[in-house]
Amino acid sequence: MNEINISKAIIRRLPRYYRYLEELKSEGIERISSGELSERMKVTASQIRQDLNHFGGFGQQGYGYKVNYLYEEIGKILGLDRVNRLILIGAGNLGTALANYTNYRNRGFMIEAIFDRDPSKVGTRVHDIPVYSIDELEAYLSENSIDIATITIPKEEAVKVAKRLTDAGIRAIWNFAHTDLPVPDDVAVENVHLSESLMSLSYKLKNM
Amino acid sequence: MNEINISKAIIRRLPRYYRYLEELKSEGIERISSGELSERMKVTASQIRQDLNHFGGFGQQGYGYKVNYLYEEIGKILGLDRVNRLILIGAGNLGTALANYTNYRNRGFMIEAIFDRDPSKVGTRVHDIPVYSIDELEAYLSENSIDIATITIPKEEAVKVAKRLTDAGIRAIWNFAHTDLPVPDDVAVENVHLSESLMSLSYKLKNM
DNA sequence: TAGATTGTTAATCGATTAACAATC
DNA sequence: TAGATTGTTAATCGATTAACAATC
Repeated sequence: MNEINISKAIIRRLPRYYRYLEELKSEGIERISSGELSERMKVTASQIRQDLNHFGGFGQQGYGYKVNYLYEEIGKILGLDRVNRLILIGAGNLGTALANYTNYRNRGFMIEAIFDRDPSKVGTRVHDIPVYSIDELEAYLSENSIDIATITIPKEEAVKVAKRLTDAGIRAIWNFAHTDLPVPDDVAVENVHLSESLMSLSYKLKNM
Repeated sequence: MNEINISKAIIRRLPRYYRYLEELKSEGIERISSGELSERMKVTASQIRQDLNHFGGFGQQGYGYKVNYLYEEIGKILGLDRVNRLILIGAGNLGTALANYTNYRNRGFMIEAIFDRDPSKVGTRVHDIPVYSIDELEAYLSENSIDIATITIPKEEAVKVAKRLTDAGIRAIWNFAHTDLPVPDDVAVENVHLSESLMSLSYKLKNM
């Protein structure tokens, strides 16, 4: 039950457990042991039990885990039991693609607004989400309660906007810009560096 | 110089070194010590030296590393010294966004073709890249030398297409579908699970 | 109850950091 | 040469796996 000192490795695995549990649910499976889950996920049963017990005893000896209960509990740990309100900075191709990830809505994520500096985009809607001028950012944030800002603009702009966002009270940034964002310690940043991901793949391919 | 037994952690860091070296280059800095790089990157100097020495001695005692040389060498390690030819499976929003990542071209990546099953898209061009029918996939692959396939279609389709790709000889998959792809051991897969990334961010935000 | 499987401690493994001799 | 910094070995730290007592 003690959530301090949870390693990054465990946090990375939680959403994957969540995904597999969702799959089990959709298959109508109501109960699973760490051993069975281990086979499906290709990780050790030991790791599954160890990981889960950082957050509490969700299973039952001799029985295993109730799929739906465990799914719900991991959802709570991940903060999916409440709506996370998002904004997007950048209405380019990537921003547009993310705006369309409507399935996020099912999982507790809701995209509220998009900001762009291109006057021809301002005032339009992208996948039914309104596009505002980047100049209105601070005003919007002071009037709306936003949890997460997504950045999909070039790196130079990204660093500046990140500063504006954190100054305006944003405490979580989903960063797609090709740079590391210098933010205060109390701000959570999750980087999605696509070109680095592709380079890793290139390395793996070359060394297979 | 010995490239066997390189841990995944190191492979993940290599593109980040590459990115910082590119930045140093663009700033006109010609030489850097592990200590200076360590400060910029917020990792230990020890880790930098340890990581690099898995691939060879790129530095010089008492001097440090030549930025351009190290940049080129890491590029070679990552396989960026040759052109990696890509195809995209799925001409949706995300596929379109990735097609536009033209800067990949600068780094040894070249998107050659897009495949979709929507007849209204087939025959068109997305960011100047031709869109073919998914039915033509095998024929295309037998006639063109492709290194990497990018998957941006729903998970059920993704698993089937991955099978077709690997059967057709593809040895590297950049996977954006919300599932793990069962592929032969000699196939490299790099997953970009966006919803899992977002869930991790939600967790971090909640536990800040 | 007997069997199964968890929760948890202990052992192992691997990755990171520290230290320093080698050397430019 | 003297100073600086690498390359590399050794020490530490943390994460994974194994083992098993607790218990449903």
